[in-house]
Amino acid sequence: MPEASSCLVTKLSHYMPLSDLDKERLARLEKSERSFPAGQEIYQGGDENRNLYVVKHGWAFSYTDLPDGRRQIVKIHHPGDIVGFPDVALKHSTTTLRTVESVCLCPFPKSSLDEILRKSPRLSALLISIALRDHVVLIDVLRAMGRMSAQERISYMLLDLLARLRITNRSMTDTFRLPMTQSQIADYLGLTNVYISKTFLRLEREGFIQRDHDQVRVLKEREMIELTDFHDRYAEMDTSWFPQD
Amino acid sequence: MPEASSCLVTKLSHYMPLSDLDKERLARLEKSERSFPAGQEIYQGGDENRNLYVVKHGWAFSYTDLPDGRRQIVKIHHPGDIVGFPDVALKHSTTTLRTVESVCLCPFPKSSLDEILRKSPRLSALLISIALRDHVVLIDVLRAMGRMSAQERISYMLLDLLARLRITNRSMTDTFRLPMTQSQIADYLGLTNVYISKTFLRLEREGFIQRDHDQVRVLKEREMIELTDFHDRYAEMDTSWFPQD
DNA sequence: CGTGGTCTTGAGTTCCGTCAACTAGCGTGG
DNA sequence: CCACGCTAGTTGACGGAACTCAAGACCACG
Repeated sequence: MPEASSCLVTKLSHYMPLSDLDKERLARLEKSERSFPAGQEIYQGGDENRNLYVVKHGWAFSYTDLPDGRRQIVKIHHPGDIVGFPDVALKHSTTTLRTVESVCLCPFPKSSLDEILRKSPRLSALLISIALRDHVVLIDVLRAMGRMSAQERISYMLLDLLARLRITNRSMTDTFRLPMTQSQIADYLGLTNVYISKTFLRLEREGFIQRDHDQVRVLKEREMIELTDFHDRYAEMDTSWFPQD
Repeated sequence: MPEASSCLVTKLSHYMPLSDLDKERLARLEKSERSFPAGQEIYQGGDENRNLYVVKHGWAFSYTDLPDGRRQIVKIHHPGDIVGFPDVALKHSTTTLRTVESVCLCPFPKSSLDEILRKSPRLSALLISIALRDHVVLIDVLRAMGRMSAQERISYMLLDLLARLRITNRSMTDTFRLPMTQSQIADYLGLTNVYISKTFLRLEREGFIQRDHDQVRVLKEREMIELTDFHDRYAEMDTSWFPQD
């Protein structure tokens, strides 16, 4: 019983037209699904690396802790994302996966990926491109962490979320839901919850954003792009080199 | 006129035995070579993304600048590394490549990579694994930048370099050559040259390291591994899923 | 023997962290 | 329905790690 369209198919279709066969292969990844409540850990760093996951709905994130408890969130996962790709080359997971809110995930074994890699060169090229794109995005995050102030980092994060969410929701303009707590945002940006709070208030006071509960509205997108030298890595990719199946 | 063994072949052989055909394919990547003096830019961020490069000898690094000049070095390249992999999914380069010292590079077109991807599944799996491994390493760097003190960051960097250099130089113990300036190290670790200097002196004073010109000796590797919760991502990879050609 | 780049040193500053108290919202249960 | 407890967010005082600026030392090299 295939749904009208999965988030994964929507997201991938944004970059290239998918054949029915491709869609069928992707649907197989979403065959089984499981729901989890908010704040649940799905797997832990060091666990044997069995499954990957497609996010069906809800937000989640991957993080690592230092032994003394300092935490770094390394990736925020949205519906349509594939979770765990960077770890497939390793025997054990390097990060812990945790839900932000109520989440539905589709686990699938590594071997399903193998099958796609062997049988569908064009779809493989797309999946690899997305993994590489995520690598480039991580480089952008690294730049933000290494060289940007708190205000710039938050601005960068909001712009990045906007760009990502626009891929699956074309009608979205300047407002979106940010279900993460300020402590989680702090762990993502390498700051503290207290300083996140103060910087959000400052951004609001200076007219960059508005907030209402978990809704965020970006008012000065242009200025914030300028401020952070932001580049949208999501809108387009180079598919010109993709093989024809 | 193939050399006895290239760095690239040495590095890849560490993870799986290479067939003569594989070695021949890799040798093709190193067919043409060019030398560059220290401090030279090879390509710039935004340039059209034509070639990849194999590093033959010498160190180089990739970086991005903010418009006001703040710099973040995102990857240090050693002999045997392939430079530019994360960018293949994009039309334009996202980073600038610069030599640390006198360097010899082998440029090769994207299309050579295509050929390997199409014709050699096993070698493809290895190259993809290395790209994913580099992604995991970047996550480690992100954690260091987000959550570690200057002392911990430098320790992490030294351990990472040790682990990487040991792959190609099995006889290496605790001493290696670090040709980067302290300003470059600062741009890599998200600090300033002044603070790098002070922190290096402190590490020396506290008996963690010794320095002599550009030679660094790591004296308390065990403690530094503990301090930074360091994981060697280079020593082994999961090759169990690789296809047999 | 000058010259330019790298490293070191010190004084003063700042951004962000720590700690702790307080407020607001929300679900639970008596 | 209100007391309660819990979590998230805000606020303020204070502290400290890392930055800035500037001067000086130490090379390597022409």
